[in-house]
Amino acid sequence: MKQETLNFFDKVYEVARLIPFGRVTSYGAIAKYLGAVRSARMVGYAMNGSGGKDVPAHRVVNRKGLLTGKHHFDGTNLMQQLLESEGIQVVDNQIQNFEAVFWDPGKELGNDF
DNA sequence: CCGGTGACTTGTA
DNA sequence: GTACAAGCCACCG
Repeated sequence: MKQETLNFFDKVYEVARLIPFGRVTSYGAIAKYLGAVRSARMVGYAMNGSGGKDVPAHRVVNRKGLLTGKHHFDGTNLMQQLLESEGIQVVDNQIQNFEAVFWDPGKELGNDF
């Protein structure tokens, strides 16, 4: 059985869905949780297919807390608006107090804890 | 089939 | 502290 790639994408969607309200995470954190820290790019690419799903891609940003993926959203400030709607302060595509809103699946979920 | 690209991260200088 | 390079793997033409 191949379909490992679909599994990877599916995993990314599941973790993204597990992100609590008012929290954000990074691609690397998800990748690490999946055991593919080197494939953080694929996580972002997976988000590309998150369209039409219940995956809050706006809660996923890069390690700098920068909304690198906002360009892939329909609007120009849609991603920022969504984050601000959750109580997250965003200025110039940069999440403020990023450490406070950061959510690490490998730590919070503690899959291998 | 092959080359280029990309919503990233880490390490070295 | 910033800047550049390498690694990763799926999708597109």
